[in-house]
Amino acid sequence: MHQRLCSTAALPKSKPNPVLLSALNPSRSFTIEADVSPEDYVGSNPSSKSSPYRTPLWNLLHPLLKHEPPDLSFYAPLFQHLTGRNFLRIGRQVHSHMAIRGWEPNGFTAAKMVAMYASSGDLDAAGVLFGRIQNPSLILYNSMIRAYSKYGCHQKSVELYLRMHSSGFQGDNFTFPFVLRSCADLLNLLIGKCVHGLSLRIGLELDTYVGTSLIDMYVKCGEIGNARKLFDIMDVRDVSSWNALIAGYMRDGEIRVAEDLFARIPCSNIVSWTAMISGYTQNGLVEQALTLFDEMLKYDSDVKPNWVTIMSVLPACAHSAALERGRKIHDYAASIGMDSNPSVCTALIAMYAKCGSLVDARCCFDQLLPTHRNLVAWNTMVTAYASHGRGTEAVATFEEMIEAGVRPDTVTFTGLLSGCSHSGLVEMGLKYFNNMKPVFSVEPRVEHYGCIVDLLGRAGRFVEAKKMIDEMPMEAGASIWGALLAASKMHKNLDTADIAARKLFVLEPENSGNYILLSNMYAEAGMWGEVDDLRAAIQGRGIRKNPGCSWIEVNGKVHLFLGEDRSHTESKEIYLFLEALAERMKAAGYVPDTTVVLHDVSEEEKERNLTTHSEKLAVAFGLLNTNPGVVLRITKNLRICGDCHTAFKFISKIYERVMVVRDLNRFHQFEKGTCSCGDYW
DNA sequence: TTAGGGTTAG
Repeated sequence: MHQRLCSTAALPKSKPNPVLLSALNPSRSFTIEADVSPEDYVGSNPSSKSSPYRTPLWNLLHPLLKHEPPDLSFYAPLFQHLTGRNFLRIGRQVHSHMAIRGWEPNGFTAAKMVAMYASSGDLDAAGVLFGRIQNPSLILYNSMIRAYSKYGCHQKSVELYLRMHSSGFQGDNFTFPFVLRSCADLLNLLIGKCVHGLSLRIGLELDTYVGTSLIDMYVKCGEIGNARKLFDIMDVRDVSSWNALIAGYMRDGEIRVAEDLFARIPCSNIVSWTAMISGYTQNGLVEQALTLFDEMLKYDSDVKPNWVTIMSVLPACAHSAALERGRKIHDYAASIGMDSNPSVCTALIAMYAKCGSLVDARCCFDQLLPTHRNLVAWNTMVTAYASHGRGTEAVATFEEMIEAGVRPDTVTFTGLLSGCSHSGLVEMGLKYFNNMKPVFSVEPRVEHYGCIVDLLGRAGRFVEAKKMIDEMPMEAGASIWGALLAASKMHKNLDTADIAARKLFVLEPENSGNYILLSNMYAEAGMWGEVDDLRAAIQGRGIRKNPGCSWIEVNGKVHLFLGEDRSHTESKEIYLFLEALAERMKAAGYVPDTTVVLHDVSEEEKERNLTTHSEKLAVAFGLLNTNPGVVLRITKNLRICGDCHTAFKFISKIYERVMVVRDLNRFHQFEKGTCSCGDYW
């Protein structure tokens, strides 16, 4: 609320200070208005019910209210009380009040002003004022370094630390944690080690805060060994020290060590649990993440999930496409009032999109207040549409975002361009790509070139795609050649496929998918000699085939199927069902596409091979175990095969079912005999 | 003062 405290228009005017006003651009308003509630400066007196209690801030503002002419000494304690974002507006106005009367802050007042602006995140104002101070104290350096570190200006934080050091200050137990956090973010191991050396020299290496910050710095710079050494010699360890190390082991894939530490931690807190959950999620250990989350809810203690925990567990549902689990976590978040948190909301959008429910994703996006729709939220929504092949909606969302005044970044364009690519919006995609730098000041990166190669390749414009690869300013990596290979497969362009695949065999020799893709193309062309050569190469290099698998969630339980899998308890029913299904589909006009089969075997054998693809087993299980009308959501770890794609279109028509298939690259929604990708994939 | 974090192409 706006509370009018005083109209300075009634006060005698003195000459404004144009330097400060122009440098800092504080509000020129003569009226002090605060965004704070009255309780912030007039509270309730605990000992008296009748008279309002004067808080320290109220007492400090009193001269302004009474129009008493203040002198310079009046301002310093006031600035000291106006720390934090809530008071930024009123702080600026008090600054204005002072400047307009021509008061030059002395060193003490200036220091308080720097601290005020720094604490509220107005780093420009803090920086300008700081620069005007002749000999900043260590405390003032700490305030500035902390502000730069806290608000993400890590380079400036480190630079200021170096300046402080060269002016003769060694730093203290407050300096080091801030600067180390910045070193960690910048992955600047060199400065980080210098800080370590310095802290060691002045006996602060094993200080709880400094030690923990050092552990974190080493962890983030990839030196887990050094982090462990420090942890082991620390006499007094904070729960944060344990948490930093746990996160480090999780980051390095040393899951077992992290689990061991987690089991031994004397007093774990919510951060410890969240570090474990997010560690599991980031390592693809979805079941462990969800199990630990459930265990935490049952755990009878003060450890309760907070917004970071919710945000960390949701990607586990997204990863495994466990829609019902995700919905339950959404319900839980809502029950504790956390679903309105913008970051949680963004994680929910991503979860629903990745679990195949674009409707729910959009619903969460719409529930976000317009002022809470930040860059990441917009990016998530654009990407959601893109991955579902809804290019037109991705473009519309992008335009809405621009309209809302949010500046796009590199991720936005990755989503937007891939959306255009999947929907065949070739000219639109090229237009946005060409506008990236001149209109939006975003430098195209390799992933954007990848999208454009994909876009041109899918459209069959191979000459332009190849030209783009030749002319791009960076070396073409596996993603670029991978896009070209996939497009070559789609258009049966064996010459280009050969070029792309040979590059990939060098760039990622272990990736079995490239060999198989080229091999399939040879098989399709009946070039069995080349197929044999490739098979020999795969065997000779000891490359292991990535087995295709599909899974489906039925009644909250995930059922996984490999190709030719007979391990499921309902296998017998599934195979019988598939046999009957093949006949029904054939009667409806389905012709098995045996060209996708690698082996040089009889047609009958090829057909049988097709019938047992993992996605067909999953869909059969789904049809057998759900009621009519239920949407079947299937996920596959590789790209859906061409024959299954055709078969699913028939199944959607015969059984009047909607089926959403998430494959390695995108979503396919099968409905009434067609697929949302328009067979353009 | 330190620790856990949502969006990224083929």
